[in-house]
Amino acid sequence: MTIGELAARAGLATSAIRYYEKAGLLPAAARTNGRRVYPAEALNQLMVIGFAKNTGFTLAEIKLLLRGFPENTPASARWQKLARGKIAEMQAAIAKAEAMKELLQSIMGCRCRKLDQCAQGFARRPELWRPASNAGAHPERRVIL
Amino acid sequence: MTIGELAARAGLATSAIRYYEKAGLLPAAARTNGRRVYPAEALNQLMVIGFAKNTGFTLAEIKLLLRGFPENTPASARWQKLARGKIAEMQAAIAKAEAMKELLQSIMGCRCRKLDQCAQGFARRPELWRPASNAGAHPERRVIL
DNA sequence: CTAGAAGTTGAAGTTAACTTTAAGTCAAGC
DNA sequence: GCTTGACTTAAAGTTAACTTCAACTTCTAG
Repeated sequence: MTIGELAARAGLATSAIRYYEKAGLLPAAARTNGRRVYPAEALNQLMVIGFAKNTGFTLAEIKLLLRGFPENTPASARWQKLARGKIAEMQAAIAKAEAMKELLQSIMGCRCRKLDQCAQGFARRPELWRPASNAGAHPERRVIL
Repeated sequence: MTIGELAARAGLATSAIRYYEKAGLLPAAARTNGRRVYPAEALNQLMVIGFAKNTGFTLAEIKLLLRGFPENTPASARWQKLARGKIAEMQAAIAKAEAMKELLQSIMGCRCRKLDQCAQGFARRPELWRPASNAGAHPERRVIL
């Protein structure tokens, strides 16, 4: 299979596959005259990667799933070790999103004429406007949706 | 108020305040000998920005909230216009996170020995592993948590 | 045989929201 | 008078997950 065929079957761009290889998620493909040639097995690996991505794993975490255990570690054990924390992350994300939604619904009932007046209302509740504990650096990396 | 005092009161870094000014979220502060001097009003603006950030607005959206309406548009109307869509985004994020959590729980029950076997199971369900519609470019921007 | 499609590599670009750094100005305390 | 701390600007760095570009090489179809 060429990289183009593999990409089409996986629903990815060829550049993504090359990127995964360089990132160590995929084993370096065999080359024929310099071009990558893939065995059918490669699609399986991309399906696992795709599933993990869809369930919120970062590429770094997926690399752990794939190569962060002793060679003979069963797949079930790998998933259990990693999915556990990810489920907790999801619950936290759900709770946070619900809290944000409630705040949004409450601000929808605002009757202020100037935003300055809203601020007056916020003044006594720093938790409403202070950076939510995490803020500080580059954009928060937890991505959903 | 100096930029340092304002930053302390708002719980921000001074660099963030300068960044907001350059981004047009804050009006350019008056200068005395080149240094920024802020009126008390400035803290109110930072509280509004902080609240909006905490409810999931990007800086671009906050700029809309602040300067994307005719000068005399009441705050209440601004919030209603913008919070409506954001609430929908939150609901979508919640639904997505819940779906991901369920997938994670199901994979926790996996009994496969090799990840390759998991892939076999995925094979007939492309929706499990195909990039979730959105995938393609740079990291998805919707940030929660 | 030759054009055009597809592949190769390495480097640079993309986004968001800031931070960090460099190089210099200004102010306050001792 | 001098050190120290706060401030200024512009430019570059950060992160993730790729994409895009440049400059070539190699298949494939006609």
